[in-house]
Amino acid sequence: MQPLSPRQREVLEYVSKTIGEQGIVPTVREVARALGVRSPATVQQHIDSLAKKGYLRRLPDRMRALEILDPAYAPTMSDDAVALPVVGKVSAGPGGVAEELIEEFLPVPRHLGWNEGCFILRVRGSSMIDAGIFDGDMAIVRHQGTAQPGDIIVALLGEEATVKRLCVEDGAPYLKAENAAFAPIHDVFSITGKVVGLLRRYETRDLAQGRVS
Amino acid sequence: MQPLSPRQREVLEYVSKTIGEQGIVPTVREVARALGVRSPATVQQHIDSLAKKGYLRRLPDRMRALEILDPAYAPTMSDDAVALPVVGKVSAGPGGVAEELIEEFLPVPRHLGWNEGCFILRVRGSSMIDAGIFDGDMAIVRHQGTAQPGDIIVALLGEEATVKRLCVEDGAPYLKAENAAFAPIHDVFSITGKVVGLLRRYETRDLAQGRVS
DNA sequence: GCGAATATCGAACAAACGTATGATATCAAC
DNA sequence: GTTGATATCATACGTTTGTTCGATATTCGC
Repeated sequence: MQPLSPRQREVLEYVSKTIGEQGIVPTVREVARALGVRSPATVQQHIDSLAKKGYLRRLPDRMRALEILDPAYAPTMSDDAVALPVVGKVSAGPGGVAEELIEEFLPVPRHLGWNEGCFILRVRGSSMIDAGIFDGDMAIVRHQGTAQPGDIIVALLGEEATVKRLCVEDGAPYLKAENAAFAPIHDVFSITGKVVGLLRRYETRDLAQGRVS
Repeated sequence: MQPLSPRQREVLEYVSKTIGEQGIVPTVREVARALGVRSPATVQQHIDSLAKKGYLRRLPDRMRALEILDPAYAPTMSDDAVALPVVGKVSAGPGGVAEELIEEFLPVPRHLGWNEGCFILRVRGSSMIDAGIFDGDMAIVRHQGTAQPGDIIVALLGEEATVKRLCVEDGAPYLKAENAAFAPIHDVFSITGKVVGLLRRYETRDLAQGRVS
């Protein structure tokens, strides 16, 4: 995806925000007013650029007819939902989660405390089964560098990210698995985020046989 | 909420569908064309009725400016999300879940198999902790009257709904809790639905003290 | 220094659109 | 049998809105 100029991003974000808050696509004049611009042609040109770069689509001969194509900017209906990126791996980069690793976006209820600062991590392994987190579950993680003892966190051990419970012994933090078969980890780690939610999907076999009513 | 005439419901559903699919509010003429009506005034009058009954709101002097107020008809952004009702209790009514018991609507990803035929049930008790379902979790339930042995289901025992695993012994179905402290239930029951997903929220205390980096 | 991309302006046109008017027909309730 | 809600029509007005045109200024790489 081609990069956006700051002004183009402002336009795209305003369009997305308006759709999310009001459910209505803004007109070029509304965008112009919001950005402190006096000519509709200015916004028109920005929208042209955004369309050429593939961020949105224009449905011709119709008013308020813009469709945002980039899922990263796709608005959520009302204030109820946020689209959170599902990452397969968490990178050690300083700015947080690398965008290239994003597999898809999933909408989740925002007012459960799950907002733009969160991402979804697919949990691998059974080290947390006693905490009710199974292999394949999707953890909703708030991105933060610190946490409190007792929190379930995403910790970065070298290159690898794991979900564990944060504990403290004699002032020294360590990671505890919620599974008797796993030993506590006293290695050096850094905190990527805190687990604030969980999404689980039960397999949907659709066999008609052996049904019980 | 005042009842809708069939035609009024058609208008409301078309508006909702268009917003969900295209992200754009339809014009009165578009609605008219879709319903096979030749005058914009006809649709205009239906929208007036819908607004008077409180199902939607009109933002004056703006085009394509309708806002759907009734959450039952509120569209979901794109095909990604469905708003599922959260029910506190499951009633024994024949038609399914009674609407008066709906507490709120939560958006969930549709392409995980969670669609309009599902609802969300707040799980009470710890009878399923070994299956990773804790007290306070929200089970996503597909409404269906039958299930397969091994499925986790919502069963109706008299007036009360419980989440248990469906088992069969010598051709006779019974309910099994996933917790050693609970005994199997051999009473008569009916199946309300199958648990196809889980939503959990971890408490979000925001104490600055005792933080570990 | 010179295109190319970015960013802006004011003015103007045609199409799309919300809204109003006035009229007709059906159906249920009182 | 009249009243009210529902459902429809055709036409028309005024405004909102997308879009185009011509023009200017800035920044950046070459």
